Amino acid sequence: MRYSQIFIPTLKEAPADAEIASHQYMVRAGLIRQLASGIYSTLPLGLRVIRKIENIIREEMDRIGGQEVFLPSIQPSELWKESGRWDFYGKELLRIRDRHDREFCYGPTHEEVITDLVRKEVKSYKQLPLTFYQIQTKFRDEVRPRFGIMRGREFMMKDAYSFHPDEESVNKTYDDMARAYSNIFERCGLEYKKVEADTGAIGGARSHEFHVLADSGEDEIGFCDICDFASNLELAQRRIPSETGEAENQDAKAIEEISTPGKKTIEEVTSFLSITPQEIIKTVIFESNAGLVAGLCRGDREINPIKLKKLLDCEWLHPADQSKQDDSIAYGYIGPIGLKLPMYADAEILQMPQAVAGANKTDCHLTGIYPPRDLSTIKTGDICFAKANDPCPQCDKGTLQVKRGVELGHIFVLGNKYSKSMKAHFLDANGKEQAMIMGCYGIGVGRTAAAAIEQLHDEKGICWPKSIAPFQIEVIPVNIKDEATVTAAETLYKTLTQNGIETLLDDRPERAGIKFKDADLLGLPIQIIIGPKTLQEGLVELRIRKSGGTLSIPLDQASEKAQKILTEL
RNA sequence: CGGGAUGUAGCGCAGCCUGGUAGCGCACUUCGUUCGGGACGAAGGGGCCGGAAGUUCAAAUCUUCUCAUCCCGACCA
Repeated sequence: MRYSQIFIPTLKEAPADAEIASHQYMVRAGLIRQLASGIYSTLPLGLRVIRKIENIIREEMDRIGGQEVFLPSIQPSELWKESGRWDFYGKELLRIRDRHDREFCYGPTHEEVITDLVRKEVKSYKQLPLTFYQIQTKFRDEVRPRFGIMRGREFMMKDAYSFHPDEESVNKTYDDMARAYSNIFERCGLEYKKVEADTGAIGGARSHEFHVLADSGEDEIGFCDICDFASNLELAQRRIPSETGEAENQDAKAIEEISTPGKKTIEEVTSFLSITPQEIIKTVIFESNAGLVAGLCRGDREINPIKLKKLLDCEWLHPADQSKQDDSIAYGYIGPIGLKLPMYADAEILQMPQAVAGANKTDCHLTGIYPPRDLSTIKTGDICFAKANDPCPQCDKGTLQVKRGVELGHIFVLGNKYSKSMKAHFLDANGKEQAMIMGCYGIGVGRTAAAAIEQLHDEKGICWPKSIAPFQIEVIPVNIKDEATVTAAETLYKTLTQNGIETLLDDRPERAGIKFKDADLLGLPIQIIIGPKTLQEGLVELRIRKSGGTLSIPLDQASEKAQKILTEL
């Protein structure tokens, strides 16, 4: 492709509303342009990257027996009412009406549509299992779109759905899918992590996310520095302290009330009493469908509502709104002794040899609490977030590292949630009617491109991995007024193109500096620079974008050499 | 949905406090010189200052409302 024939509007300066590197470079390198909040146009160069990723995904999906389909993005409300999600999904679901005033939505996901398709066509176990996938635009009316294409409202997604007669079958496809995902991200040249994930409201049995580690990521990933344990921090298990026994304290003192006027926060109390947060029991009030409850943990910990909810086994739970609660709760001075609420404690507190806690009385705290003695009746469990340097919950030796990650893929075993509510039934070998078992699997395609930039860039621009680079090689004639330069560049361009190398020839009548800056910004893996000076000696310059390394090679070997280096990249 | 900020030429910004009819850099057009890391000179083109209402002789500037965009948080199959 000639630069003069492809629209690549590069920008010298980053737009003011782009915060993170990938967003800035996607705009600056002319890959995308914004239309509205969270809605972007993809330009020719950007589309080439998207297509590359799509094709890798297609190959890997096809390899595990996935069949590509293309489902409607506009979906009738009836299906969503049937699955129960018309009400449940909330404002994220963009609802629209047609001229007959019939309700539709713009699909944020396609469980309903695919389940409807399969239930109509599949009646027998002999037709199962089935795996369908599609690559298509989704719309989710996010409250707060951000980071450009990273978290858009309209976005390109590969979604796949599988249907099975039994657990064994779904688990096999799930494992295949997990391997396919690893292959995909590997082939995209990304450093990724497969992590345990929350099944969320979907409530399936198994779920993993695929994350690319990047500081701008929105999730926190905890992983062991020794074994292969990796988990989204929102659910990462901890090594439960109670397993290692309760704290012993022969000299346990009696509980004593002390005056702590105005000292409400952990910070204020620790500095006032000259103690550490590890010596404080923090008490947090939550509101749930079972009423108000209190969660207890060590002062340096944060309670994880998801874990607490599981321990309570309740429907919903969230931190109580302090402003609207009654005066019987002394906020800032809450503690487990004498609190008239159901209490749940993190098991770690039983390891505290002595503790300070609120006295449930304004301006007072209690000291000398010995949890194994004073709080033994409280139900305990793992209700806190794991954090960096916690012992690994899987192996004996490792400690937890925490890094931020961008979620590129998510796979679920769905079970029969949709097949049941939407009556996707089949007859098994015994002639018995059963609900199909389902799995669903997603990859954010545009987000993968953004994450690649996030992971592979420098101060000059993008450094594409060759597999998803819009072109592999950029040929740069330094001065197009020099006939020999142009001839050499044209010849090399033709040779490379004929050999199937996607090559961009910068044939613009621009000065060398501009071409170099743009080339670095676009980030094609290899640049071949042709100029009059070196050409006199029959040489051209080959530059590897990522390392910045250059080497002089004879013009007549340039094509061959470049192809060789490309395969080694 | 709560908090914060910003809307002035394609992009980045100044002007606003202290009202007097819009400016800088880059980009763009033409000509000349230059030509291996975002050249130089000269001459140009482009903006109802996000929108509406109000105050005023006069509004980019003051007031009110509204819309949009971004950031932080809550939320997130």
